[in-house]
Amino acid sequence: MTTSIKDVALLAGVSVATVSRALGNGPVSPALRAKVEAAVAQCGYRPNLSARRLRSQHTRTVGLIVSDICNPFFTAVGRAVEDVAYRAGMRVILCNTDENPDKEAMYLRLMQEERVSGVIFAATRATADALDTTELGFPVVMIDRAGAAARCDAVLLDNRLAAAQLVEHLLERGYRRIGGLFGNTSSTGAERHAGFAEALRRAGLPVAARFVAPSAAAAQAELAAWLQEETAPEALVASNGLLLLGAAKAVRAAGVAVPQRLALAGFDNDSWTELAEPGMTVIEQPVDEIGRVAMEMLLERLRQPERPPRKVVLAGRLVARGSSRARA
Amino acid sequence: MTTSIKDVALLAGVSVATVSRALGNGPVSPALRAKVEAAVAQCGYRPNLSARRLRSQHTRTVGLIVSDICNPFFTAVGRAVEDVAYRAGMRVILCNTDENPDKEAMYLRLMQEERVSGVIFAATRATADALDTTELGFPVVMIDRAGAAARCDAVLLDNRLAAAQLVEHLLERGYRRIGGLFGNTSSTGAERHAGFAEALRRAGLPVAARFVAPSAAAAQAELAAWLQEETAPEALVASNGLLLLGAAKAVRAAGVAVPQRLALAGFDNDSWTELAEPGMTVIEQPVDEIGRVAMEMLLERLRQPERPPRKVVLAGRLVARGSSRARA
DNA sequence: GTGAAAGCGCTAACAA
DNA sequence: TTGTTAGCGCTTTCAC
Repeated sequence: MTTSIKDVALLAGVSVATVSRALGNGPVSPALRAKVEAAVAQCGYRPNLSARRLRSQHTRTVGLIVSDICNPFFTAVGRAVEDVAYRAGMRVILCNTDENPDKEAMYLRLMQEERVSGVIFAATRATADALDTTELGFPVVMIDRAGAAARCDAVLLDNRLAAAQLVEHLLERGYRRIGGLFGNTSSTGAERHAGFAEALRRAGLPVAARFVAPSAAAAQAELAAWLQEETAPEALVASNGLLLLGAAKAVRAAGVAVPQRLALAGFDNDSWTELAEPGMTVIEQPVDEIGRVAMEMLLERLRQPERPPRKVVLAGRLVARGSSRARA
Repeated sequence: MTTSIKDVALLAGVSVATVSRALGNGPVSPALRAKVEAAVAQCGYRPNLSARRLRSQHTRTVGLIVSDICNPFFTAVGRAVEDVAYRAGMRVILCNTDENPDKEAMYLRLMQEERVSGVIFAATRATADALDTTELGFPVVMIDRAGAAARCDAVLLDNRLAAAQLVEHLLERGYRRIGGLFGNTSSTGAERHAGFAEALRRAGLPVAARFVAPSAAAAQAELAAWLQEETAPEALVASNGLLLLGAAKAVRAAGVAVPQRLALAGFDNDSWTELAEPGMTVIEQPVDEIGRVAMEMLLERLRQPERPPRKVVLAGRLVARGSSRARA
């Protein structure tokens, strides 16, 4: 039995309504407010958020649903989201789906049960395409990946452009047989593949792409096998930080010289990419901005529910390092 | 206005009590249970968790309070915690303190307001020493760091031993002027420093240790300066993954040869440590086990509130790599 | 096995 | 400005 607002009221000699108002920012005379504060301090009162949320019908809580909390991209985005949310007096619930559509559905249901104010969602391709966000009962801002038909707010990277940039960079440096490794669950992977393929076609070059599960281990295994084949590429684009990590591990394990026998380039300027030898050429995503803008868009939407949906497309930045050094 | 248990009851032609029982696992006849399920499906009913928690007086929620969600150590621990929690039908709220005692206090208060069942907490040294966990109203399991006087459950690494192991490894490989970089906010840093110092003293060697803010940037700056001094060490121990990362960056920026001019060793087998050139020698922590055991201990404590507090001390594993190759 | 009714702790009308 | 009162949606006695 913890102390409730009633105990505080009794102790302060006022009504519960006055306590409630003093704790929120209702109109209360300074004298009573002081009394209430003293009583609160004396009995160590803590408001019950469940009761408050139930009664007030708003939770001041947003959900952040991502596919992999161990991916530095998402942790960085998460921090930015939390930052903005916190400043706006909102709490954030972090949910991890492992790129599993069942878990996504489960968490979406949970968010409904929590009666969250809104959700920021990095969905798998399957869910992004199928999801009807209007049925959920709360606004959704998609990040990183957006469904083809998604009629909701989103903040995205210009993935096609970024992937094309990577290819053009490799072409400039003299590489021709360029392969690609893409995640098979996200629309991000699909879009990056599209940009990759376009750029190669423009150059009149063949498109050699492979799709793998979005983990370093899967990428490592795939590339290890690929390197054994006759079609092994002389440069490789990996469609996210985890895949690039896997590729780097495969290359290291096979003793392949980078970039002499295989040049490497990918996405996400994770800290290891700078430290690896040679350093990895990557597209850096504006992670902070993605998180910040997503949360701000959600706040906007909460304020104006009828505003037309908006997509914000951010550009990546090419960071050229030794792994794509010009060909001798 | 969302649909409530009343609507379901009306639609199913039963009382709200029956709906509640059917949704939980109370005793309900199969016939009525089927009716209820049909009604739930028909009107898309979702129970309101705030109401449920308020009424039932238990939240099935635990808080996980860590100092830095971007640190791979904590994300890995977090996943393990969530895994066990989820299997036990519990939710976890993740809180990020930035090693800031004010934020820690704030989140602790928030956990009280949420009426969480319990908390898993990686506290700063200041908080770990001062905190009276009996006053909180919920059980706490400390991880990674435990207060000197903390009379509560904890799961820890044997930090002194691990740090000493690192020192002995470096001694064996022929290094003598061994420096150390330790975090200045965590008891972990302090314990690792103790083990480090002991091992050096046993060997009759001087102890050169520096304490820095627990970020890669701080470590990088500190080591960059240190390398300029006459007292620059010939081998360096960094007390966690972030500090080691900073050290590696400083070394890279200064063009210092590893391990010829400076050998490197540290904590946390983060993925980059394997990929860096040379690979980093580290103490690998059993991250999964730390998270799993912590959550299991919390569950135990919830079942038996009066059980005497227990500390579980886990051992680290030395992973030797090129950064501490034997001296020529 | 089922329903009626009480009430968890709080906020928001409405009166005063 | 302050107090009284009525619920928010649910679970849990307590009767039947």
